[in-house]
Amino acid sequence: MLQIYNTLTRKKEVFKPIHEGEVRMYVCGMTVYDLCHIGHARVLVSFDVVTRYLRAKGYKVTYVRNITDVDDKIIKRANENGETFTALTERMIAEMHKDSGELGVLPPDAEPKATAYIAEMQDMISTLIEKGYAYAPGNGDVYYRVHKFDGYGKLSGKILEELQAGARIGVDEMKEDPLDFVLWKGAKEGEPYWESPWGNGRPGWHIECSAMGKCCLGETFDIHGGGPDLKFPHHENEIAQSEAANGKTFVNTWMHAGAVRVDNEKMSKSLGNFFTIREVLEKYPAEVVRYFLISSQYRSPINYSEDSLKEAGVRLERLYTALEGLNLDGVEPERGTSYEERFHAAMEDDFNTPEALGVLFELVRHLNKARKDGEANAAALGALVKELGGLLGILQDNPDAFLKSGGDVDEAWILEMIEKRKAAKAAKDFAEADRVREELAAQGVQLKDTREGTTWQIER
RNA sequence: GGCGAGUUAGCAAAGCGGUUAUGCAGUGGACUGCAACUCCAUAUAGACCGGUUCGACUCCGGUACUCGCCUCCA
Repeated sequence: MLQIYNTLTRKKEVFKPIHEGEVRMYVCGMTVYDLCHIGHARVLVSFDVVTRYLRAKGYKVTYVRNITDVDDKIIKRANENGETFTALTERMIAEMHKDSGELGVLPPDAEPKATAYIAEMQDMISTLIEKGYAYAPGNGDVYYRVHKFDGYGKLSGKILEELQAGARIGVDEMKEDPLDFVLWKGAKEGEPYWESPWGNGRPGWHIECSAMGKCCLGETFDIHGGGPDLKFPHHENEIAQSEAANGKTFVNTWMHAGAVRVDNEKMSKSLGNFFTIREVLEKYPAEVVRYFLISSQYRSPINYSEDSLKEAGVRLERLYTALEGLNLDGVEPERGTSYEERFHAAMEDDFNTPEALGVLFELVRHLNKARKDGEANAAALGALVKELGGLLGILQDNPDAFLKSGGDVDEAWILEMIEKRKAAKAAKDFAEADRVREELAAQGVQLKDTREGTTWQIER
């Protein structure tokens, strides 16, 4: 029985999709004006695990992850670069796809861009105006009348009166109330624009998700996810827009990933303390980065550090080492073990990946012991390790390839050295054998003697 | 100030009202020519103060501290 923590109700709930056997999920994606950082990676990987697991449970999942391809930051950056905003966004979308692919994130079923849904957004804005939830004061902007919507604050736990205190109205704005937010933004000189009943302009940020969610998944859908900082105001505003316009519950289950921190502070663009996925991938294998991201529960904050990445590498290495040399082709996974059962129990408890990994390590110890009793049972256990790892998006690489990766050493030379050591050992010249091993170790190559001979890997 | 989350062994990170989380690191041992891998054993926990209970890391209350949101941010 799958349970998911719902931000809206602040508790774990038994998950029950609207249509039996189907899950419709929308996750807020990227604003494409720069490279993705590790915080983005966490959202990508967390919801990738959710998708993989739901599919493994037999649900037909429709996963939509939008792209914000027009907004103030994009326009600003494009101007700084002296390029059109579309040139910038196209480039960044390609970079994002590259990064997410490296991290083993499966592509979503749909990836709608804001600029492709301008008409739908305008329709929704018109509806909101008709119903009295929005107004166009005549300066080219359209605003949402926050006080008109009863449920405002229900997701983030905000109280209107308290929000009021800090709210301000910008100089060019004509809001009735400081809390009102923009649905349509009149274009200034030189800015990209679309024609509209309220003048040339572009959509506000929040309306795109309301419009695209409706178009891609319907007026009410099962899961809406995103990063921790989107809870307010973004998701709160989405609820206000969609529920006012459609007159229906927007989303049943709201899921938010935890923040990625650096030195115990949130990693964010505004603090400037972020690491891009790109730069982290230069130092660590992508699967290690992914392992790091799933090594704590998706809602917990996670601290980015060299140490934690290093440890993720060592841990993943242990898992791969267990699979090393096993021929899993066509091998049916061992069924009926408590490991499999406990792994699923962990995942069904709000996608508890650290606990699931704990079970995987116990299974691996069992497998390592089973190897001594012959290949057959070990392979079946290995197939189970690989199957369960697949639900997390790890352990699908060739173990040998993983263990040998990350070094910059000529394999022919290594094999030559191994032969040299073998000869020295045969001649009982252990000093020479050790010298050869140390020479390899100096290059990061670690030798492992097995019954079948000597293998090697790159030391982490 | 308002709202929310958290504080677990050297480090990371889970579950659980009574019985080993798990991984890394440490210690002892097996294996090995010696190592590595692997296996076995083992020490080190539950911020603080109260309460409930036969029994609390786990439930309740309070205190301290940390973090997040309240402004663009995944």
